[in-house]
Amino acid sequence: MAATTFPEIGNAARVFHALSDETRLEIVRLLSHGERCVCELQGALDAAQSRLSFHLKTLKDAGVVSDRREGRWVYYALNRDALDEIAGFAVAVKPGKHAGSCAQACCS
Amino acid sequence: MAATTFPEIGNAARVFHALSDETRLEIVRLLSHGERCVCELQGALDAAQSRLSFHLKTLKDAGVVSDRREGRWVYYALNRDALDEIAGFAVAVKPGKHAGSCAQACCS
DNA sequence: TTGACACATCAATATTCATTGATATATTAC
DNA sequence: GTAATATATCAATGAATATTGATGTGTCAA
Repeated sequence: MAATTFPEIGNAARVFHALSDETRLEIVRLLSHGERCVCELQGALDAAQSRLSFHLKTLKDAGVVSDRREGRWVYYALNRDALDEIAGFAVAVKPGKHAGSCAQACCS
Repeated sequence: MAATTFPEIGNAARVFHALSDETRLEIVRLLSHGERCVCELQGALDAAQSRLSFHLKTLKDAGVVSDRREGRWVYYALNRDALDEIAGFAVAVKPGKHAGSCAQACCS
């Protein structure tokens, strides 16, 4: 069964996984106000530096954020595409979207 | 650490976690066409019954699906509220939403 | 060039999660 | 009643993940 109409499931799973942790959601929330460097996030979240770095890497690998070095600092920002993918998923899956057109008998 | 303005972060994390697995996303995709009983999903996904049951429980605990018994069968269906929460999150977090109003100096 | 700062990475540990196979429960048919 | 079907739950195992503390790397300033 091909998943043609769907945003690639593997990628969606990766994005959702990145958002499945409270620390990372807090990071996303902070970044929704604009880009931030790691030390700012560190102050706001009261989290150990290596811990934060780990979560930022997770978010970055999933494409949820991007980073940009400026001198000594690295600034992280939300990636609009990933957020669009999430919203698109929610819409594609909304019940009623296909309603009527594809009822299926149960297996016995 | 107060997360006042956001859709409760803990709940969002739970929903995202439920969607962070490919098997569960396939289930969601199938349910987007309408409610299905477990055995139907089993056939479509070629997954062991206990495995499917585990994933369905995960989805249900997160509020992504609801179930309904009918005789011998249990039918699962998508829960619109959870999908709305996801879409709402994507919107609330969209960069530019707060732009300008809340720049912050870096930590040093 | 030395030292301080911002950040990433690594190694070790603990925790959480997914999968499997076995068993339990409920419903229906005979 | 017994047997068969649909589903849930449990126990054991292995894999993936998060956290911590230590160390490495690049950048800047004195």
